[in-house]
Amino acid sequence: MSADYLKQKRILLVDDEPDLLTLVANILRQDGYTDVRTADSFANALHQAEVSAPELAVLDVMLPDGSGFGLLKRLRGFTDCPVLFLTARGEEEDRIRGFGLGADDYMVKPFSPRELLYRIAAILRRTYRSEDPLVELDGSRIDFARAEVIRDGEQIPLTAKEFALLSALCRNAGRIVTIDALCTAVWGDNPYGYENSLMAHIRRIREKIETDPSHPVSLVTVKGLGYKLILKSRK
Amino acid sequence: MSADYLKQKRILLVDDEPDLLTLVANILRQDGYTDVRTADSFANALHQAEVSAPELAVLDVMLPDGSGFGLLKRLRGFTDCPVLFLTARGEEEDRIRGFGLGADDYMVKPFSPRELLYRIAAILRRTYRSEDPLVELDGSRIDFARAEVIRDGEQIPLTAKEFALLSALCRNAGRIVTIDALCTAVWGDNPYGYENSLMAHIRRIREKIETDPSHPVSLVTVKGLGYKLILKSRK
DNA sequence: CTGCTGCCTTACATTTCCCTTACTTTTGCC
DNA sequence: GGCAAAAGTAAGGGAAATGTAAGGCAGCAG
Repeated sequence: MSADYLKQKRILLVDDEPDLLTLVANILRQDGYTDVRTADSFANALHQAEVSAPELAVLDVMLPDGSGFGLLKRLRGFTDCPVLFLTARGEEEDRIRGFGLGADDYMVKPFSPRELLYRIAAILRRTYRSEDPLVELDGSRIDFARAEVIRDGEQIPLTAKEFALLSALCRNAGRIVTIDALCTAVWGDNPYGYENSLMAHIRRIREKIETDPSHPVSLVTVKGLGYKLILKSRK
Repeated sequence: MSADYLKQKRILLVDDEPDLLTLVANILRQDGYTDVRTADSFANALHQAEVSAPELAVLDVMLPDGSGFGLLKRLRGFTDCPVLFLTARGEEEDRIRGFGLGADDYMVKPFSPRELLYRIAAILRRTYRSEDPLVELDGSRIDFARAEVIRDGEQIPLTAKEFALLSALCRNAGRIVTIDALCTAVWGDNPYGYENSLMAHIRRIREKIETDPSHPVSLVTVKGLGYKLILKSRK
C-alpha cells in the first residue's frame, strides 16, 4: 500500500473568487485528493473548519469579510493544521507576516497548477510523514506499518499469518475474498488443506479487531463464498 | 473478474473533423473499448450525451456550432462524467480554462494514439477504480464483487446459490436460460431433481431484485423454456 | 365445465458450512 | 536445547442456507 493516505487528508480551500475556488478544487481532485472542501468567506471558512477539522488549509489573504491572517489566528484557536497562503501581491511584507503567524508556505497569484500541487504534496508529506496509514474499521484501526491493531487505545500486535490475511482482505476491502484466494495469499503455492487453519486465524483476527468476535461487523463471512472486510462507513 | 469492465465504459467522442473522429473511434475500439459513440457538433454531442449517458467524454475545444467549454458546461447540467479536452492550440489559457471547468485531462493536437489511449485508461482507472462493475436491472443493481443487490440504496446480501444462479443468468443476459442449464450451473454434475429447489431460489432472488416479486420484470419466466434476465433498457 | 399442465408461493424440514474450543505441533528466539 | 508464541488440527454444536412438499392459481384443451 502506497503513501496514498496523504491524498485522503481533509483540505480546506478559502478564496472569495468562485472561479479560482472551483479551479483549484478541481485541480486537487484531479490529482487524487478525495476530501477537498471550499469556503468563500471568512465566516464560512471558520464554520467549515470547525465542522470538518481540516488537515491542510489553503487561505487567500484577501477575503470580503476579513483577512486570511485574521482567519489563521482564529483557526489556531482549535487546530494546528498546516496552512498555505495565496496572495495577489508578492510583497515581502505579506510573506513575512504570513510566516510569522506560522504559515507553512506561500504562493503568489497567478500560480501554475503544477506548482501548487507540488507544494501541497510537500507540506502534507512534511507534516504527516511520520504517521502510518491507518485502515479504519468499525471498532478498531489497523496499522500495517507496525503490524498492529489499535482498539480502545490499546496496541495489539499482529502475527505474520494474521498480517498476510488482513493484507489480502484489505486489498479487496468491501469485496468478497474466497477461501481459496486467502489460502493462496497466506500459504502460496500449496494452499490446500489449510481451510481449517484459516478459520482459526480468522477467529484470532476477530478477537483482535472486533468488539464482539462472535458477532463480527468488520470481518464478516459470506457463507459459501468467502470473507469480506468492511471498512468504517464514513458519514 | 478482471478490471476489463473499464473497457465497457460508454465513451463519447466529439470533434467536427469526420476523419479524426473515425480514426480515434477506431483506435479506441481496437484497444478493446466496446461502447464508443461519436458526434460531430455541439448539438449532436448534447443529444448523444442525453441519450447515452457517457462515462467519459472526449471533447474538441473547437466546434462548428459552439465551443467544447460551452458543451462541458451543458453536460455538467446532468452528468459528472470525466472529460478530456482536445485542442489545436497548446495555450496555457485554454488549459486553465478547461481545468477550471472540471476537465480531467487535456491533449494538444496532433497527439499520438498511444498517448491518448494511455490517458483515457488513466482517467477511467482513476474515476472508476474503487467501483465494482454493476449489472443494472430495472429496479436494482447487482454487485457481484460484493455479492450484493443494491435497491433503493439498500445493500441486500446474496447467498451462494443465488450468486451462482444470477451469474449464470447474467452471463446470458437477455437470452433464455433453460432449467437444465441453470441446474447444471448450480449443482454441477448431478443436476437432476432440483427443479423445485431452483424455483425456490428464483423466488428468493426475485424478492431481492424485483420491486414486485410476484410480477417480475427483470427475472422473467418463459413458460416451457426457462428463465431470462432482462437488463435495464438504456434509452 | 373439468381436468391438466406448469409454475408460484409458503411454511417447514434438513443440511451444510462455519464457529468455537481445546489441544497438539511447529517455529523461532534466547 | 528449551521455552514461549504462533500455527495447525480436530470435533461437537448451531444457525443460516438450502431443499422439500403441498396447496394455489392461471391458462388451455377437450
